[in-house]
Amino acid sequence: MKILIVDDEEMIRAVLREYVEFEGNEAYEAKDGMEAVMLCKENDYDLLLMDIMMPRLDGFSAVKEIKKIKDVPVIMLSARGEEYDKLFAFELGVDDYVTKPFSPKEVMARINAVTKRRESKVSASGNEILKFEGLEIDMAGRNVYVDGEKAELTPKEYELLFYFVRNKGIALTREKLLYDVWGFDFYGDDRTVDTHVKMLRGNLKDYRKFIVTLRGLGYKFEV
Amino acid sequence: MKILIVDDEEMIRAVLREYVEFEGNEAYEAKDGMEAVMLCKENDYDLLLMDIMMPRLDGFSAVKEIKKIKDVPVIMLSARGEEYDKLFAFELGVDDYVTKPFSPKEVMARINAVTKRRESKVSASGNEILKFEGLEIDMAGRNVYVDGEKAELTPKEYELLFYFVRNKGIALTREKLLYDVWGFDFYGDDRTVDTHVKMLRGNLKDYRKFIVTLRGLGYKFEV
DNA sequence: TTTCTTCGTGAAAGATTTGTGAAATTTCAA
DNA sequence: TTGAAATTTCACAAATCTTTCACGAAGAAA
Repeated sequence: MKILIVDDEEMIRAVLREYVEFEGNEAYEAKDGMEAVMLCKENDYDLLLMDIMMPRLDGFSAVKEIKKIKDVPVIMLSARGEEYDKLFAFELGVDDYVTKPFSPKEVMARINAVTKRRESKVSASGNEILKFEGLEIDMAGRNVYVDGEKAELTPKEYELLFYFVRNKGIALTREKLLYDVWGFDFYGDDRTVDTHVKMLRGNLKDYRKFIVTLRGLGYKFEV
Repeated sequence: MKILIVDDEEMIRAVLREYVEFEGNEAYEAKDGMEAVMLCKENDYDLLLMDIMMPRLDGFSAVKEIKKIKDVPVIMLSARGEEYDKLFAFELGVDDYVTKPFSPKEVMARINAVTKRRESKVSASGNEILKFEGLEIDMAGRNVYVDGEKAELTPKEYELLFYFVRNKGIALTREKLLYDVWGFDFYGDDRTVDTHVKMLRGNLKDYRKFIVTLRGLGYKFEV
């Protein structure tokens, strides 16, 4: 991940760079908004860490300029008490704020949150596409792609997968799956779930790994 | 919440103690950085209110020492006009600043903000994580981490651990454990519990200490 | 100290649970 | 009605977990 740090104080940049690089990202620096805009014209960054008060061109104006050319996630850095127009920022597409003085952990948490959120893609028809490595899921369009190739799932397999994804990271018992995916009026065997999981896994190829068996309990979807 | 107040002026400590206790927290005091470091080695606090200028060992150096051993939230207290290196503080992981003279409201607001921020840790998938030192438990996702590493538990071990945690601090007889974790229809040996506790302890590594044997009674989970 | 009880632990038998292929059944549209 | 596709059930092997048991250690009581 390429991250551009924009702040007029050299020490702040240095510290941020340290944390950014510690997490395995590439850090780039700009001294003010003007420099940031120019760098963004030339290069693609995955995230901007942008101070608000800076000489030459302030953070908001810089973001406004940059957003005209590219859509890039932004986290604003603001000094405590510094007044800013939240609504304006929202319209600009600012993803988050961090107030100085900030703790390293906090900044890194925000960065991770923003970049994760941005991993989402949009389909040709405008539906949101959830992406988990090479597994792309377009719930509204009822499409699933495995390494770019469309996976042909049966109705139950779609529903099961979508339910898993909606409940990502949560342990699901067979009973809960049957109740929520099959319906309250299903009176069949528990193990029906297993068979569908088996078939779904088969269709997900390498990404079968996301459906984790929880012995004695059921399954969960976990990235 | 246990809060350690570190300041060389007795009056300041007294005032802070009053605020802290008013909100239902436990207040502890240290006269200088040296004392704070020693106290932190012995005890666990949920928050430090740390003055910067103090005899023997200043606030920053104290925080630096303490952070080597434990990760604890810190709010620095600085006299107005007192110069300090914000960046150094940032790297130390200081959570916030309060400038003297402070208003009660302000201090309490900061304390609440910091503790709230620290309180609820969430997993990558957004589940709440309970943390007991280096033992992290994500019940919804059925994940347990020991010093950051995932512990692979068997079904009964998960259930037993989760039951212990839900009944933290409560003495549990083998009978109660069998009834609630194994089920009312279990008619086996009492000592089955012992074997599972043994295996669970083995998986919890250093944190086996949380599962305390109550001779003649049973077990309890205690931090 | 000696005796008695309780607890920790390793090992092994016994019991469950899951993955899977295949057969049986149901659904749905032509 | 027919037939293909989808769903469900079933059975078996493999993997994994649970329970019991026996012995020694640690504590409590005499």
